[in-house]
Amino acid sequence: MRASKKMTGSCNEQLEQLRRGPWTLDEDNLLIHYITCHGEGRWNSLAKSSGLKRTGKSCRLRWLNYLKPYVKHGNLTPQEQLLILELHSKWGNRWSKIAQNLPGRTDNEIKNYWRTKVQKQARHLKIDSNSKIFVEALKQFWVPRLLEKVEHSSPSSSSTSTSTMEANQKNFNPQPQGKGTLTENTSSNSNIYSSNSKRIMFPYFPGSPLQNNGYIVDNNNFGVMSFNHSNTQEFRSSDISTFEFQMAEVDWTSNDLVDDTFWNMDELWQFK
DNA sequence: AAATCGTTCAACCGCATCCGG
DNA sequence: ACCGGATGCGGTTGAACGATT
Repeated sequence: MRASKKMTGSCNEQLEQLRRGPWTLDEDNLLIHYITCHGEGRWNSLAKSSGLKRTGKSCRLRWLNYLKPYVKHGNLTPQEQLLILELHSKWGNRWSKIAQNLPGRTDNEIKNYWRTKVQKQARHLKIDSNSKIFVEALKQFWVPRLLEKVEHSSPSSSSTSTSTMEANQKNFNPQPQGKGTLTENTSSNSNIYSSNSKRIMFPYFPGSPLQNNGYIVDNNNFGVMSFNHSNTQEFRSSDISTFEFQMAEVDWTSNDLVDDTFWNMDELWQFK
């Protein structure tokens, strides 16, 4: 393994006893039992005292990313994905900071999501995931689609904008379809949280209609609580309005629509 | 059925920062 | 102020697994 190659002499002997790689059930149980009795922290001494043949770092990582109570496993919800996009726009690759705003999710999981899902799209398009054009693509397609998923999964969605979704399903329109789902943001506070609800902002997209809009989601599980139709605005294409985006073979029944569908943006190239 | 390829994600590494002595 | 150990963070790796050939 990588570490042992670098080790020599007695240090090597000592560390060769250390286990690496995937954790076994017994190791997990041992770690859980030890932390239950003694608490977490002081990872190096914990690693020695517990009898685990692991480094303190390894114990810490296993606990924080997997074993700790309330750590969520499984796919990120559309609400969580939206939050990641928004927070990444503000903070960049500050995975830990982003994770602090997604209860139960770890920095590692969010980082993996970004690399495997978001950057995958960028790679497919052969553009830099940090480039303006990719950010615009996110704005034009990903966010509206996530919003639709949020809306679709909402208990209150049936009476809000079903017609919009049906229109999309029958005849995809390259212009984003988030019509009627946003409430005007009147807050200038950069904190996305309010006392009784979360209003998620989209500073991600300068000049976009999303910039000064937010939507309200449930505090506990990110479920959409309400939409305000009295002050809705249609999405408008902004500075890339001349682009004729087209989705490639969209399967509207797929649960993984947003995750796995690539965008066909060949026509972007003539503007690059 | 076997080989190859692509994707995912748990785990590791190096470096930065924090903190107590 | 300095030092050394502990902890946190972000980038990277590689085993496992599913999809494709």
